[in-house]
Amino acid sequence: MNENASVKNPVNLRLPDGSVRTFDGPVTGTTLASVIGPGLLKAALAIKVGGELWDLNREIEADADVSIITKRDDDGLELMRHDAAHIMAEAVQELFPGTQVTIGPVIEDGFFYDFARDKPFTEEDLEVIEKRMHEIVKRDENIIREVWDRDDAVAYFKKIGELYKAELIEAIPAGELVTIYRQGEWLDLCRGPHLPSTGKLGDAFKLMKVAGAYWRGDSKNAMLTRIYGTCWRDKKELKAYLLRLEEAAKRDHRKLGREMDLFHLQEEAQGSVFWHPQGYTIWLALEKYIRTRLQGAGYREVKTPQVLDSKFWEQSGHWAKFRENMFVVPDEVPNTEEDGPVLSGDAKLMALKPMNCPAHVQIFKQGIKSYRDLPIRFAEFGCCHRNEAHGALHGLMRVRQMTQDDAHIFCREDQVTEESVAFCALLASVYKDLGFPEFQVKLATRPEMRAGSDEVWDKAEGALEAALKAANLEFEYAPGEGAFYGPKLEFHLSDAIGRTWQCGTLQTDFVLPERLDASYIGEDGNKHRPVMLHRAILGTLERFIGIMIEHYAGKMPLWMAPTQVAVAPITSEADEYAQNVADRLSALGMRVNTDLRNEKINYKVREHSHAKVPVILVVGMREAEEGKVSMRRLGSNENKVMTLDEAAVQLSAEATMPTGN
RNA sequence: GCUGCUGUAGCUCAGGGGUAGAGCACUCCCUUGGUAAGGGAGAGGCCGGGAGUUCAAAUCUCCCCAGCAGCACCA
Repeated sequence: MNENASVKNPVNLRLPDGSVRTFDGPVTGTTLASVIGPGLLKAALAIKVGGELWDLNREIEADADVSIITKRDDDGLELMRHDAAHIMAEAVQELFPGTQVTIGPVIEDGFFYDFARDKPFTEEDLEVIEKRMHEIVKRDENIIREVWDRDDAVAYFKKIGELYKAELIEAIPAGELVTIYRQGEWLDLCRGPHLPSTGKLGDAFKLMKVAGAYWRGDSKNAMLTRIYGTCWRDKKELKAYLLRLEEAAKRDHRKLGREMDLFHLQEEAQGSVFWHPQGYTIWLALEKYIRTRLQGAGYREVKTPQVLDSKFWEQSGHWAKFRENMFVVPDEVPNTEEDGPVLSGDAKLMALKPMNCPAHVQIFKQGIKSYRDLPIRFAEFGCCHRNEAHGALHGLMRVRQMTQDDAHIFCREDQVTEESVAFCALLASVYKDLGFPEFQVKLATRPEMRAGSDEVWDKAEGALEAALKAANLEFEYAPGEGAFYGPKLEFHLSDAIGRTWQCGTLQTDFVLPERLDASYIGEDGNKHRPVMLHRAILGTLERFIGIMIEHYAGKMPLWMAPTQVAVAPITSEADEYAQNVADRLSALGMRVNTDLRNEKINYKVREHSHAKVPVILVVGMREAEEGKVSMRRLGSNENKVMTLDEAAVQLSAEATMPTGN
């Protein structure tokens, strides 16, 4: 051995407070923590070395800026969640030998782990697994990092029957080293880092649910069984989280839709909404609003056929790619005889439109368009049908019959950026009006299966990115997630429990105008292809209303509320006056409901509050004699007595639809 | 479509091999009451659908359907 190897260089570690600790050789985070104090040693989970998270027991050999990570740090909590996943895997393999492990990442609020097992886990198994996890925490097994040769690791995991793990390691380039973490008898391939021992996890975790998930996210692969868990710093945080989930469930639009009598769904028309008067009132208010905004932005509204010949969809490319999700209609008079099949099977096929673009192109193609006419913006509240997979349906969020606030902008190539910027601004303004100043933006780029040349895609993606930058919107890329005819911007909003849903979209398309042969006459007298921008702000009225119901927890802004005001007399002697109050407000265009039932005022207030009516006007003989009303706002228990005139002015002003200012 | 779970009155749910239960809602009566449940009476269900086991099925078994959670998909 080289003599010099034993000569140690001093290591200087600088702490966040600027102080420096010097050691006469390589040192671990554990040692550092113990030098600083026993309290910190106990709390320490990992160490950050030059911005990188390391295991506490890994030796630091060179000078570095360091900080000890405890569960107070977000990094610490993330480590705990990661370890919770490992500990769950250890528990599962102890309890259910023969189960293979795959991957187990940290997610928002928790973690999951995907297992391969002949018999999927059930909810009942969760209790047992969770109990075993607590035992593993109690055992306080040391978690040890080991560096293995990649090929050795593959061989090892194959030998013990962990074929998925072996496959994962095989994806790592040959000759590279891999890290293995060992806790007790159990070990797993992992990049790390990890807690120093299982005991550091604590007890603030809970297994939440089991679900299926495809290996590597591909439905052609085997289905694994995934167990989701949540993990927090302490019991108090865990409890708060569970409470938060409970509260969020109360805002579920499906529940509120029933409670507020807005809409319903039923088996005979799965995925298609029955809008009730109250719900359709919200719809009409929203539609009116968006129509006004579109008119102000130079759009012209059109209406196109519901059923179109399949040759259209063949031309557009949708038939090839989406036929299995289209409702096909044979163009045939059904057999009315008692016997024989109803349909012959050889009729010409038509289809309910799954989107509006080809129809809008047909309108564009009528007559000859000049470059001077562009841009042309056709808007349609287009009712579309898509035969979505059963498992995809979800209340108003994912339906089979949907109405898009769709529009197509036909423009010259040099107008694409300007139009895109204008669209982004319009969308941001609409979202703000509707109560969503914040939203997520994604730029979805070319998918594997696509139409059009790479050159065209370069142009299309470039235009969208330029628009985002010009509109000063932050965004992230969604590689490979574009439509088959072009890249798209996706504007996402979240529901009550944090699931995100795409609402608005902007798609540049150089392909469909070509396929459907749309052209305009340019300045040079020659035919040119217009660029088509597909765009929707709300996406579908169904989904957007669903999101709004959850966002507002049913307490819609006054201008959208199905019933804006309930007038409730205290005694039947005030009925006539109550009716006068209601008539006065109705004349101002407000949606008013009088409650003349033989019930106590407490009862009426309670009921209208539950129905989320924004304003209750209580009138008794006192008010009737003085021409006043007692106004009670939803969510407040204050009552303001004012004259009917004051109330009328105040409420009708407040019920005015926003206009983007 | 895939995996798991669920399906009993309008709603929320209990029950569980022997003729179906509660609360709220609904109808009627009493009550005219001042800001989140006044009192009484009544009506309401082939226990998601179909097949099977059994003397007997809402209950057990199988097959469908739908819903829920997640995955896959999302023009």
